[in-house]
Amino acid sequence: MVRSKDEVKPKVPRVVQPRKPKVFTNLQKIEEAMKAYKWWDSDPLPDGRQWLYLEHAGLNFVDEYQPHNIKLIYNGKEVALTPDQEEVATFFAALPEDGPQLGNVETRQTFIDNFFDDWKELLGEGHIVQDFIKCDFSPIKEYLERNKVIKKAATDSEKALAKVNKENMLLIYGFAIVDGHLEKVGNITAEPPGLFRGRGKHPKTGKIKQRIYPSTVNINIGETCAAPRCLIPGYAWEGVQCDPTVSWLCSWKETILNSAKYVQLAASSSFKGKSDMGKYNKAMKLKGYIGKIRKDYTARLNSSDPEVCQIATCMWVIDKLALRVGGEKGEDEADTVGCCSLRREHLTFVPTPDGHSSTLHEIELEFLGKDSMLFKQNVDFDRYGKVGHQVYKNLKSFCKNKGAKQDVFDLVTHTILNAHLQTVMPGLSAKVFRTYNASETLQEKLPSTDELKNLSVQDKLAKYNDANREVAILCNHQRTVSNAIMKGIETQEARLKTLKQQKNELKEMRSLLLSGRQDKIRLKSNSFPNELKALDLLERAKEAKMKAKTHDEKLAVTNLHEEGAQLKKDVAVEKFKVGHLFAKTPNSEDQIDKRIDTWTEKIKKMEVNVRDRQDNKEVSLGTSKINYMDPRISVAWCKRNETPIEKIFAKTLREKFVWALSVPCDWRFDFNSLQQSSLNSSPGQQNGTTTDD
DNA sequence: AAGTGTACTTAGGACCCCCGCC
DNA sequence: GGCGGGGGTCCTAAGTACACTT
Repeated sequence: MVRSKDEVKPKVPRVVQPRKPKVFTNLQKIEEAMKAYKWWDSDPLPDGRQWLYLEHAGLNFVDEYQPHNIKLIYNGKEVALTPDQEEVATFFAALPEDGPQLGNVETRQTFIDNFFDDWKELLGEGHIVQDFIKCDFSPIKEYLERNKVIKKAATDSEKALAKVNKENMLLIYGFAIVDGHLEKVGNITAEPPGLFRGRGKHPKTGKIKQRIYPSTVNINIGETCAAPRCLIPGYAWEGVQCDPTVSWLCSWKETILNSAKYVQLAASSSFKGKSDMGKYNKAMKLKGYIGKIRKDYTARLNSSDPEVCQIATCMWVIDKLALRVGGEKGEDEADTVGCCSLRREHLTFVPTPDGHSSTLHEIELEFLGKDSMLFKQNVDFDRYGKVGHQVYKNLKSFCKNKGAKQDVFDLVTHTILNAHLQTVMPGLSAKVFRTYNASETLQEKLPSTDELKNLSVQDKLAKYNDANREVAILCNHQRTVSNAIMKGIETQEARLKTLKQQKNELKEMRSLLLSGRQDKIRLKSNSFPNELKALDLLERAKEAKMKAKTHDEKLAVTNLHEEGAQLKKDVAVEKFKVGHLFAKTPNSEDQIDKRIDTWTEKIKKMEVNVRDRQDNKEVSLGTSKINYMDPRISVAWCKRNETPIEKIFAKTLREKFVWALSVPCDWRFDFNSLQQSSLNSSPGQQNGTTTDD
């Protein structure tokens, strides 16, 4: 079939193959079918009822522990452990030395003490193991490490099998029937045993979290439904009940704080959707009241009744600084605070440079909030005018003659505050202020259609993220900078430095050329001896992966691949270092200038990149997007500005916010929209929360 | 205390960019 | 010049701890 060069290839019309119909998995079929249900267009349930009919499959339990029989070394000698003891030892061995539990000097000892106390109890009296210091977990660590490496080398078919198993599990447990509709279940597996990873200085961090058995599980199900079968041999449910006023499917006892955990429907379900919609409508309602509320609490800031004055000041703090209410906490919880539980020690009155504090109205607020996240902010009360000065004065007087550990708002608890808020607006509680302020901030900070006129989608998204970031900062949503991110930024900075040096060298090259000493110009050598070696290693790893069946073979595959990948990285670094050099001596100034321009561009781009990453590394945008900003603001903004909503809400968020996706492009977060929506629909549809007055 | 909403960390997947190959 | 693979980075989704409200 050799065709001569000059033979013209005839234009044959392309054969259009009939497209094969897309084959859905059972899981996909169910998910497609579920889209038909638009709960926000359906009739509301009787008051206080979450459901009339509820049927589900209970929950999935993690498999029993499979012992590996790797010995612990104690005081230099091997120690045999029972499966139960070995399991807990393995939990500990799995913790990274530099992780948030063991890598933090503030919490390391508590974690170890709690773990060791619980473990010793399991080991029993008179056991050889008595001293944590003499325990050597390294054989178990090595075993776990080895397993990880083997898992990395899993073949495609092994991965596919795991996926199928997971999907089958979802088909069994993943869906409930609620009032004639399929609904997705949020968490289908009982939490596996492990070591409790309490955040911050949690007094119970490191304690053993026991395995859950059906005997501590309660089932909530419709009156006419059969209870799900308990599939663990020898066990029965603790109880089966029918309580249609609650939304949970199963509950079990958690062994650390002895509280309850629940199986609930997923975020995309009608239960969660209804309450989410109700939450945002309530925040819109607050927007209608906020003028009056602010006027009222401002007037009360001067009250001679100390309780009234404290409540008013609390309201200002919650409204303007977006603090949480701050409930009381128990002895066996981490010491974290919110507004009502702020102590004298969390406030520092910043003195003026000359030592007179009367002219400066600044307070440094520093405390650990929810999840032990640091809140540290200098509040400049001058910014808030006369009201600010009054709040400053109040705070100063509340702190007067108080010890470090005493409450600033000693006359206000979260219960008192919320009771007061109820009287101000029906259904109002402290957390509504955060929702309202977050949503309002987003709406205010999103640029108008005029401002976005000539921008690309990418630039519009950047503007959206800027507004999102302001909300996240307002709510103090943080993330800890992981070692990986830290390292990433450092390498970027190093690369930036290299680029700058290279630009300097290019300039030197030009002067060498101009002064006729071009023979002095350093040239690029194209020999990277390791390059071929790296490619060879990777090629061999690829071949071996196909054949690898035993653990040892898989181990070897991963090692080979990693060796090759590392070598390849090293070569890339070497290449980057000489990226600016010429292969042949340049003979014109122009040639060098061109390259200098390229490098200037590269440097500029990377500087922006590094700065962005530095600025964002500690801010978490997700929490406000998921929980605080009314999704309808984002949807309407996207529609007005021809930005695909997919770029802002990923799949699960679009599912969670289905009820919001159909708002018109001129929708606004304000009191009027609320009245509109209750005019267009029957009362009670907003989950009762906005129509209960 | 019970029940539900909010918050973080982390594993893994999607996406993007670069490079080599055709 | 287009395409595909690989690697790095960013983002998503899952998991579960923590807080608020009633």
